[in-house]
Amino acid sequence: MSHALPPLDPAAIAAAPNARAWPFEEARKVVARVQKSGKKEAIFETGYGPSGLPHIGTFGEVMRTTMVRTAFRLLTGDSIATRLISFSDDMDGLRKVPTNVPNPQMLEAALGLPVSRVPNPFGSDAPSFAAHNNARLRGFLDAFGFNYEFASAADYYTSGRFDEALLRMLDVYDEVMEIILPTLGEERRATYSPFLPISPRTGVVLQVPVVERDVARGLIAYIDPDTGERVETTVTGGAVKCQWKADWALRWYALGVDYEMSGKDLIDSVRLSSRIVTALGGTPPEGFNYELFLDKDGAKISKSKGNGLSIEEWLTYASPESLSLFMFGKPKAAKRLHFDVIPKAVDEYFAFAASAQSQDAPALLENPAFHIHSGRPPAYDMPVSFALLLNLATASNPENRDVMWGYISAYAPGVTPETHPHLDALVGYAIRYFLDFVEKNYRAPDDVERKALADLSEALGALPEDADGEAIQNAALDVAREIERYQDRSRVGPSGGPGVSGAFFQMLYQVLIGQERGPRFGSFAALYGVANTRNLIERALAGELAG
RNA sequence: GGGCUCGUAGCUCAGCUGGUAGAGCACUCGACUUUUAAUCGAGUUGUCCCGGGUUCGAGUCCCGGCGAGCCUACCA
Repeated sequence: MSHALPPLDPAAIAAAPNARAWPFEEARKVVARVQKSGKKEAIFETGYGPSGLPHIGTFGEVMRTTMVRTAFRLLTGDSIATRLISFSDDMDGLRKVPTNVPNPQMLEAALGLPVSRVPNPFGSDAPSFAAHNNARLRGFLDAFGFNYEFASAADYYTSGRFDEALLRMLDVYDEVMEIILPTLGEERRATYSPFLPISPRTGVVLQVPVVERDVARGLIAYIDPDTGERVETTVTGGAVKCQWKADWALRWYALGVDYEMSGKDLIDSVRLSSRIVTALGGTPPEGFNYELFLDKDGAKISKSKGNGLSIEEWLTYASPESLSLFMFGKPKAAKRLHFDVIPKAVDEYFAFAASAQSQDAPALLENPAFHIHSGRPPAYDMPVSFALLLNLATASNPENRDVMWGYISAYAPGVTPETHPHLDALVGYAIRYFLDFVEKNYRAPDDVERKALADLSEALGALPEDADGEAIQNAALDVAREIERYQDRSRVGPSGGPGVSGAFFQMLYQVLIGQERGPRFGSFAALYGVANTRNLIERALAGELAG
C-alpha cells in the first residue's frame, strides 16, 4: 500500500521560503504555477513504461519528485493538496521481446499488442505482462515507503477518463500534425497520426495514417494494413491510444499535471508535448531534465549493455536510504553509478542523519536526510562507519556476522546486534560486499612454512578452546621464535633472545586467508575459534586453499 | 545543427546567497600491540582549465576561449 504522508514541522514551514536546496527551487516553480491557475491541488506525475521492469532510474524519478513535492508542501504549509501519480503506459504496444524474460516465445506471439494485453510470461498471478511489471513497480515503491497513486493507461483509456481529452485532440488534429510532422523523417511522416488505433481484428496497436475524421461524431477512419479495408473507429473508450508525444500531452491535459521531471534524453519530447498540450488548451507542466547516469568508465548506462547498477544490486550491498542520498545529489550532473560509490553514500547518509538531529530548521532544509525522509529524518546511533566495517571484513575474513561482531563489540563495548540493529544490517552488507568483491589469493606454503604451520597447529591444540587472544598470540610467537627464518635480531624477545619478524604473520595471512594483510592473529584466532583455526591450517596444509 | 553537464590535492570528489581552499582514499611520521591488521593522533600535497570583466576582495558572479563527456535529430 501507498504510505501516508508524514506531517510537517511548523518550524520547517517557517524556514521554507529561504531554503535553497534544489527541491525547493523546483517547488517554487510549481507554487507560482498553481497560484496563477488558482487550482486547489497540485499534481505531480512520474511516468513508467511497463514493457520493462522498474529500474534504478524509475526509482530516482519517484524519489526526486517526492522531494519536490515535500518542498512544495512546506512552501504552501499544506494549504494546497498534493498528489503524486505514478502513471504506467501499459497501452503501449509491445515492440520487441525483452531479452531477460522467461518464455520469450509467449511474447513473440504477442508482438504489437498493448502490453496490458500481452500474456504474463513470468508465471505470477498477474493477468498480463504489464500487470506483472506494474505490480513490481508498486511493490518496490511500497517497499521504499512512497506516497503515490498508481494509474494505468489502459484503465484510463478504456474507462473513458480520457474521452474528453481525446475528442479535444481530434479537434486540434491539424495543429498537432503541424507540430509533429516537421520533426519526422520522410518515411514516418507518411504514416504518422497522433492516434494509434487498436485493431479490432488483431488487437495490435496500429501505426497507420488517418484517412478521414469526423470531429462532431468523434470518429476517425484508417486503412487496415493487412486487409486493405477501410475501418472506422471512435477515438474514445480505448479504441485508440495516442502516439507517444501526443500521449504525454493528453495525459498532462486530462490529469492536470503540474510537475513532471524527465531525463535529458527527453528534452525534445518535452518541448513537442508541451506544444501539443498548449494546442489542446492546457498549460505544460513545470519540470526539469535530470542528467542520465554513467557507468564506471563514464559511458551511458543502458539496460541492454547491462553496465551500471540495478536497484537490486545496490540494495544487496547497501541500504535504500543510501540510494536515496545518491539520487538527491546534483540531479543535473551526470554521475557515475557503480559499486564504488556505495560505501561513501552509506556513510554520508548516516552522517547527514546524525547532523540533522542537532540542526535548526534553516540548516535542516539543506540537509539531504531531511529530503530523503520527507521532512522527518530518523535518529541513529552508529558507532562504527561502513568504511570501517568494510576494512574489518577484508581484514578478518568473516564467514558470518559473529566474527565481525566480535571485533565490533571489542572496539565499542556494549554495542551488539540487539542494541544496534541498523549497524547489524551494515555488517550484513559489508560481508556481502567483501564476499563478492574482495579477491582472495591463497598461496601454497613451502616446506619451512609447512613445518611452522604444523607446529602452530600443535601449539594451538595445547590451548583451551576458550583461550584469549593474548594467549594465542603468545603461543604463535613462541612457535615462530624457534624458526630461524622468522627470527629478527634487531628485536629482543622477552627472554633476551631474538624477536619475531613480521614475515611470520604475513605468511599466515597469505596462506590462511588469502590476503596480504590481516587482523592481529591472536584476536582473529580467538574470535574464529581455536578449533576452527586449526582446521583452517589443516586445509592449507592439505592444499585445499591455494590454487 | 540544437541542448545539457563537467574541468578544484596523486585518485574520487565537496565547496550553499563572493571574504585569502576542504573531505575520503593514497602517502609520511607517531601512539598502541613482544615490530602484522584494525584503531587513534599528527603531517605533506593544489598557477581552484585559460584570458578578460565587475568588485575593496572571485574557485564562487558576467563575457570569451580551450578541453572532456553525454543527450537529441528513427521508436516509445
